[in-house]
Amino acid sequence: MIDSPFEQFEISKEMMNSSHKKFLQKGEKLYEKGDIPSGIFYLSSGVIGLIDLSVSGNESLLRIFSKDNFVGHRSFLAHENYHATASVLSDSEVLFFPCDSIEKLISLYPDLLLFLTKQLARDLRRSEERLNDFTGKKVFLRIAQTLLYLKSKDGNYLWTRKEIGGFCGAKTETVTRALSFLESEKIIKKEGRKLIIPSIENFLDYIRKEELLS
Amino acid sequence: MIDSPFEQFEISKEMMNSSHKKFLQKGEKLYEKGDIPSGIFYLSSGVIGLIDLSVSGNESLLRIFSKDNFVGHRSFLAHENYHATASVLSDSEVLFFPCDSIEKLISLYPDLLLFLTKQLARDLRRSEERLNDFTGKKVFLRIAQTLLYLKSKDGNYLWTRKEIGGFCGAKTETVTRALSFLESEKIIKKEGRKLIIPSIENFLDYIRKEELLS
DNA sequence: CGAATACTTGATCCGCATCAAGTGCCGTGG
DNA sequence: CCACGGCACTTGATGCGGATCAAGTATTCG
Repeated sequence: MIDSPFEQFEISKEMMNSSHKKFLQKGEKLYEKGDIPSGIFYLSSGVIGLIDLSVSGNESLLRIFSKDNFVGHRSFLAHENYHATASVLSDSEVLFFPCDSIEKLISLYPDLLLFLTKQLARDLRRSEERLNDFTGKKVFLRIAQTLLYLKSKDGNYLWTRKEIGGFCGAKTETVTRALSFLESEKIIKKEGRKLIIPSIENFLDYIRKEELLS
Repeated sequence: MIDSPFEQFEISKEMMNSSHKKFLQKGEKLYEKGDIPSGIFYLSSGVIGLIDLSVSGNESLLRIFSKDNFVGHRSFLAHENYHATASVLSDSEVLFFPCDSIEKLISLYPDLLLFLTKQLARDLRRSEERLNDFTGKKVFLRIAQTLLYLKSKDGNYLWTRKEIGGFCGAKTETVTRALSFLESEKIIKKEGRKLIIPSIENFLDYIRKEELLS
């Protein structure tokens, strides 16, 4: 038991009824750091980034949400205010579940809480793996891995150098250099602003090889 | 609702009955990276560190567990193998709850799952805040903050330079330098191997001041 | 078309790691 | 009891990875 059958949680018709739909445009904020949660969101389409600024004005991309991800559940379940800002990266369609309906849904569908808990548990692992990478891996490797990860979250979205860097702790110039290098090694291709990975296998082989000699 | 009344989960007599006690000595491992969870642990006394090594042999201290913390719940709830090693930092007394009893307990006491979820949610915030600090804050500031945090987890344990550094991405030499500097500024005192913060207020003021001019 | 934003490339700088050579400090066994 | 081996810590000298600065070009959008 304690095994939610879903990797992606199915939003049933009944659940839909206790939510309402919102459309958000690139650049808008779903919520801002410090705000008090009034419910949780479910992203039907689009890309949303969880962003925080450091004292020195550095912009970190903490987490990425794409199609069929819940958003804002961490703060809700922690009973905390938002610790970062959810910024819309590409036009999005979002379902909003106010606190009382999400509470009702959780008691109605026990698997929902298990699902959200599992998400948190996995996000915690990913975050801690990144923490480990920040001190143990060079930027170039982190950038390559990040590119792969972001592509897996949304393969069509045009990830910018700034976003890639924000996710793995690199400046845009550094990302540019890394990507140009990867292109010169024939590991990726650039078509206009689109980044293409011709062969994931080659890409992974390259990363593994680089990891050994670091 | 969805507000667990406990900050620390009370292990009742009945719960105790479905666990068994283990004693572990400094240096032993509660579990190792890659192992399959067979239950979760509850730390009655002692200090345990969640540790991971990078490819380059770098040792990161991902999370710290002290008295009355659950340990190993993340992997259990994520249905994943352990992503890092739980290493005993000081002699510990641990309660072990095998999978089947923890599952029984969760269905018996619904607040238990809510409590664990809340822990995960808060640990995720802390991890993401650290991620942000790694790129946005200088080592000296990270070291000072880490000292404060580790002291809050266990004020008596003699935290080593290596542990402080492992938590915030610094080498032991750098930690030594930072601590010596803080001592010269009268923000901390050293008595043998023990680090003393004479006034938390002064310490916080100092950190805030430093943050502004970074 | 012009303005704003994304990207590129080279030159320089500096924070922290790395290397090196110590000094305590503690536990263990003869 | 002291000798010793080992680990934690200290301090200085040096090096390098990636940030920063600067000066562009390309691309998108109103």
